[in-house]
Order: sequence, then C-alpha cells, then structure tokens
Amino acid sequence: MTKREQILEVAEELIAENGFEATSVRSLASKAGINVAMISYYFGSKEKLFEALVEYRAGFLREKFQTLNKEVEDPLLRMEQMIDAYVDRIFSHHRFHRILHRQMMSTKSTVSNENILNILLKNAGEVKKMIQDGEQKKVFRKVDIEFTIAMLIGTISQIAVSCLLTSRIVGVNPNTESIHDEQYKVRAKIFLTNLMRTHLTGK
Amino acid sequence: MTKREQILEVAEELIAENGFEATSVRSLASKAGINVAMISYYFGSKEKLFEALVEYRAGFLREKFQTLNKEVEDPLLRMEQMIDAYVDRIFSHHRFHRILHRQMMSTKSTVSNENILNILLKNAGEVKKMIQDGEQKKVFRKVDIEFTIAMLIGTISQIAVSCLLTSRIVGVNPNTESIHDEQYKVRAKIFLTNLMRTHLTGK
DNA sequence: CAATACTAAACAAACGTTTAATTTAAACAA
DNA sequence: TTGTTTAAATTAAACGTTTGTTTAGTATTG
Repeated sequence: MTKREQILEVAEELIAENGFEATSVRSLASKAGINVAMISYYFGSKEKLFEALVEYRAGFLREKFQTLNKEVEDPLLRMEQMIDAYVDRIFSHHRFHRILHRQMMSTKSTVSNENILNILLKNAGEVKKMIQDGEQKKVFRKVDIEFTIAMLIGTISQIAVSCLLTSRIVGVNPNTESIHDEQYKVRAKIFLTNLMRTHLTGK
Repeated sequence: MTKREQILEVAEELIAENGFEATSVRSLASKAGINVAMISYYFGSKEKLFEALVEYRAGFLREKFQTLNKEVEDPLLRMEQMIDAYVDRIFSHHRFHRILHRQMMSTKSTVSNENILNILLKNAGEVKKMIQDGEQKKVFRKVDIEFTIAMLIGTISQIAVSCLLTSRIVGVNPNTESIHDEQYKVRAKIFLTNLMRTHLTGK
C-alpha cells in the first residue's frame, strides 16, 4: 500500500465518523502519522483529497451489476444475486458508503457531489435494467421502478449506514458493532430478498 | 413568532443545507438579521441551539401515531393512515428530517444525538405496535418487524431527504424541487402503501 | 548530484464565544 | 404626562483557537 493510499484509508475512516467538514487535516495527518503538509503535497487540497477518495472506492458495484445483467438470465435469481452483492459490498465498505449517502443528503452540488451522484446513478441504471427485463419476461409484475430502486437504496442505507438508529431498533447488542455481525448481514439479505420477491412478483 | 423561534427557523434552514458543523454562527446571525452574540445570549452555545431546535420540532409524529393506535382498529387502514401522516409530516418539514437523518448517520453519540435517537425510537415503537397488532389479528403475516420498520424509515428518507439522488433517479424536473411537488408526494404515498400491503399481507 | 519525500514553522482567515458599552422597553412615582 | 429607574435586548469589538494552506528548508533516495 502506497503512502497515498494509506492517507486515503485514514481519511475514509475519519470522514465516515465525523463528516467531511468536521474532519480537520491535522487530525487526519496525526492519525495517518504524517505531516499536515503532505495532504497538500499529495492531493493539492482537502477538497481534492475527498475527490480522490471517491475515485479510489467507486465503480466496484457497477461492474458487478453489469456482469450480472449479462450472465444471469433468470430475473429472480439475478435479483437475488444483485442484493447479495450489494449488501456484501456495503457491509465490507460501510465507511465509504456512509460518506456517500451522507453527502447525498446535502443539497449543495459541489464537484465531489456530482462525482458521487454519477456513480450512484450508474448503479441505479443497472438495477433499472434488471427490473425492466424481468417485467418484459413476465416474471415481474408492473411496479413503480424508480421508487423501487429508491426503496432498495434507502433500506440498505438505513440498515448498514444509519446503524446508530437501526441497531437500536433491531435491538442487537450495542457492544458488538452490528455492521460486523455476520448474522445481521444474513438477516438483512433474507429480508431484502423476500421483500423484493414479494414486491416484484406479488407472491 | 418570537425572535428565538425566528433564529431556530433560520438555523433549521442552514443546518439542513450545509450540515451542523459547516454552519457558522455568523452566517446564521447574518441570515436571521441579528448580531452573532444573540445566539449565545438566547441559547448559550451553538450546540445548545441545536438541542433547542430538536426540542422545537420533535414529538409531532409520535402523538399522531399514538392516536392512530388508539382510534383506528383495522390494521390495514391504520397502516395506510400511518404512511399518510408520516409522508405528510416529513414532506412539510423535510429540512428538519434531513437534519435528523444526517445526524443518525454519525457514529458519535453526543447529547443531541441521544435526544434525536430517543425521539425516533419512540416513533419506531408505535409502528412496531401497529405491525404486531395486525399480526395478532391475523391480518398481517409474520414478517421481520424490525427490518420492516428500518425499510420504512429508510425508504421515506431516501425519497424525501436524499432528494439530490432520488429526484435524479425518478427523473423529475430538477428545476422544480421535487419535495414541493404534490404529485411526487402522492406517488410516494401510493408506492409505500402498495409496498407495505403486499409485504404485510402477501396479497 | 538532482529529484523526490518530508518536516517545522508561519500564514491569513474563520471559527465559537465573551466582554463591555449602548439602546430599548417597561414599570413606577410624582 | 412627565422624568427616573431597572432590567432586558442588542451591538461592535476583541478574545483565544483552530482552520486549510504555503513557505522555506532539510533528509532521503536513486
């Protein structure tokens, strides 16, 4: 791992925890064990460090979804595998996705936010294709596709990102971080799969 | 409206737009047309202003949900009215709920966050009662109640709060703010009602 | 020896908060 | 109604920190 990546990993951790604005370059440098000036040296500015972080982590899901759209024909099976991959990815990179979704709650359209928006829109586009194809194949009934995608994103975010609330609702042990609990993840997958099957097929 | 409330309204607007950390007391005072010192004078500190804001807006939904639980017997009808009230409230106070849900994405447990958490947990408790009662009356089938609530919260947040993304997915005119579009709200209600009915009854 | 990596120190700007002085508003007595 | 008193409301200015960034100089490395 290069020093640059090392800084990005620490940045992800701190920004996920405290938010972008509340994360100072000094705390970042301190945690990464480097000099403050290195952030400007490597990235130019704090803002550009953030953009670099987005570049660093993005694109994984879209590639996976595109593969699924090409290689799995059965709409229901494909949907299950999509949920499986989606939940896996978000749980394994929950910090980054917390940053993404927190940023999407902003109303300001900065350069970084436009980047994030494009990444998520492409992912959404692949999911849309899945549902449309299933509808065309008469496996899925007609649903509000756009709101279905919003529901999917919103639910996963709520479960994996907004865990301060959800872990309390679900009542998991607050000592063990729910996001690292394998059982919690499996339960999320089962819930989402059942929900989407019922919603899309009516059965 | 008192001066105090006037400050709270402006605070809500700015914090919803830029986040708590990124909202300076000076920009707040400027927009409210008051002196910076008035914030300390009325609230003591920036942090306490935030707590005052939470107090100022909280509690509305819980009272509504409690009334529904007492007065409406049919589980399905009650669920529909709950969704109706929930969506109405969040759309009419979308700025405040953006603040709430952004804060719930944090991992830090400050005094303010504990306040927010308690408010939302009480709301969730009322929804839980609704689902449990419907289950007992054999109108609803057995579902993962906790995750169902998380799905409900997550979906509404996604639709109403994270509108930078969702309005693009849904494809509404970005000129007209979707949150103020009556049709968008109606569509959200229809979607959620259908989704929950199918999910809870299997029909 | 030249280029890259790194550091400590300083920079101006912005932050939340406090101070001390001033204006405003209400209450009271003549 | 008038002038006086008193407390609340409001102000401009300054406080000490902390912010992101830059500079100028020092190690390190190929």
